[in-house]
Amino acid sequence: MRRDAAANRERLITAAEAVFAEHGPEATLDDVARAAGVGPATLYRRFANKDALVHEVLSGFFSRLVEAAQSAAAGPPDRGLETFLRTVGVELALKSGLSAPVWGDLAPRPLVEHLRSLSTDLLIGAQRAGAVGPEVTPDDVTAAIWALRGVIGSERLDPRHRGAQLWRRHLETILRGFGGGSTGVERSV
Amino acid sequence: MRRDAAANRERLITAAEAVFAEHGPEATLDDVARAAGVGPATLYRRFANKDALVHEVLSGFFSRLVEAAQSAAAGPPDRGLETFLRTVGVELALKSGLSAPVWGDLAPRPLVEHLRSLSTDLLIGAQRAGAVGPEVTPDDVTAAIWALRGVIGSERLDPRHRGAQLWRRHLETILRGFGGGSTGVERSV
DNA sequence: TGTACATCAGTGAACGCGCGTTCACTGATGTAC
DNA sequence: TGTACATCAGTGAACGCGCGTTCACTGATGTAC
Repeated sequence: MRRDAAANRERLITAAEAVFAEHGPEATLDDVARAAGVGPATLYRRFANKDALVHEVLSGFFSRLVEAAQSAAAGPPDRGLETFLRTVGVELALKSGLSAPVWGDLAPRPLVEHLRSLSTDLLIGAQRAGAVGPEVTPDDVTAAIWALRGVIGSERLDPRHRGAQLWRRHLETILRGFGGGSTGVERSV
Repeated sequence: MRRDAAANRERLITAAEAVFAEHGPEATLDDVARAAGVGPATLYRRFANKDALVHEVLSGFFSRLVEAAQSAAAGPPDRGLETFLRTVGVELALKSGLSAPVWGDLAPRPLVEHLRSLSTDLLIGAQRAGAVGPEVTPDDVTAAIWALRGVIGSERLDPRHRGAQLWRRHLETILRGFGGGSTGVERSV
C-alpha cells in the first residue's frame, strides 16, 4: 500500500474510534471523515462500507480487552477475575459509544470467543482460590459484562447520572454476588 | 373524540407496543400502521409525531412497573425489593424492544420519578427487615434495573444466547450482592 | 540525479434509498330538524 | 324515524431530509530508464 494510503487508513481508524466512542452509532461517516481530515469518499478507498470500518474499530477494542484478560491472568488467581472485570468496566466507560448493543454482530467473532475462553479461565482460577462461589458459571461472567455495558449505556443517556460512574457501584454488587468482593476477606475461608 | 377515532387510537397504541416491543426502535411507522390496520397518515391524526407515539407506549409500560412496585410493597417487606426486581425483569424481557436505551429521554419523567421513589421505599423496607445490606443505595437499585436492561438487550442480539434468560441468572447475582438472595435465609440474622 | 509515465489515492458533488411527515382528497359520524 | 349537512376521520401518494455510497475527475507517488 502506498504511504499516503497507509497513513490515511490509520487516521481513519483513529478518528472512527474517537467519534464512535463519543457519539455511538449515531455518528455519521461524514463526521468520521471530517475528524480524520479527509473527504468522505476517501473512506471508501480503504473500507468496503461503514460496517467494515466499525468492525475494524471493534477489533481494536476487543483486542485490548483480550490483553486485559491476559494481564489479569498473570497476577494472583484469587483477584484475576475481579481485576479483569474492573478493567472491562473502565474500557467500556472510556469508549461508551462503542458499547452500544446496536453494533451487535459486527463484533469480531474470534476475539469474542477468545475473550470468553480467557474469562472462563479467570473464573475457574478464582473459584479454585475460593474467591468466587462454585455456583457461578461462565455465562454469569458474560452476563456481568453485558450488565456493565447496560449500566454504562444508560448513564450515557440519563443526564442526571452522567458521569456518576454508577457502573462502579454495580460492579461491587456483582462482585459481592459472586462471593468475591473487593476486600478479599473470603480468600482464607 | 369520535368513536372511530378513539378506536383507532387504541389500536395504534396496542400495535405500537407490540411492534416496538418486538423490533425495537428500528421499527417503522409503516410497520405500526400496518399492524394496526390503518394507513400511515392516520397515525398523524392522533399523534404529533413518532416520539409522541413512543412516549405514549412507554407511559403504559412504566405504569405497569409502578403497579408492580405497589403490589410488591403490599407484601412482606423482606421480599418486596426482590419481588419487584423479578417483575421488572419479566416485563423487560417480555417487551425487550422497549428497553432499548435509544428511547432515552422519551420516558415519562413523572412516572420514572414515582418508580424511583417506590423502589427506594422497597429498599428501605428490605434493609429494615435485614434482607438487604445497609451499604446498598437507591442508586444501586437503579443500576440493577439498568443492568437487567443491558443483559436483556444483549441477549436480544446475541443469537447464541437468545432465549437463554441469562438475565435471571444475573438477577440472582445481584440479589446475592445485595445481601438478599432468593432463599431468604438472612431474614433471621 | 532527473524526468516521463503508469498507477493508485483523494475528493466534492451527485445519487438513491429509507423513513418520518404532509397533501389533497374521499368517506364516516353525529347532530339538527 | 328520516334526511341534510357540517365536521372530523381515513388515506395513498408524494415530499424532503439525512446519510451511506458512487461518479468522474484531479493530484500524488513511485518506478523505469
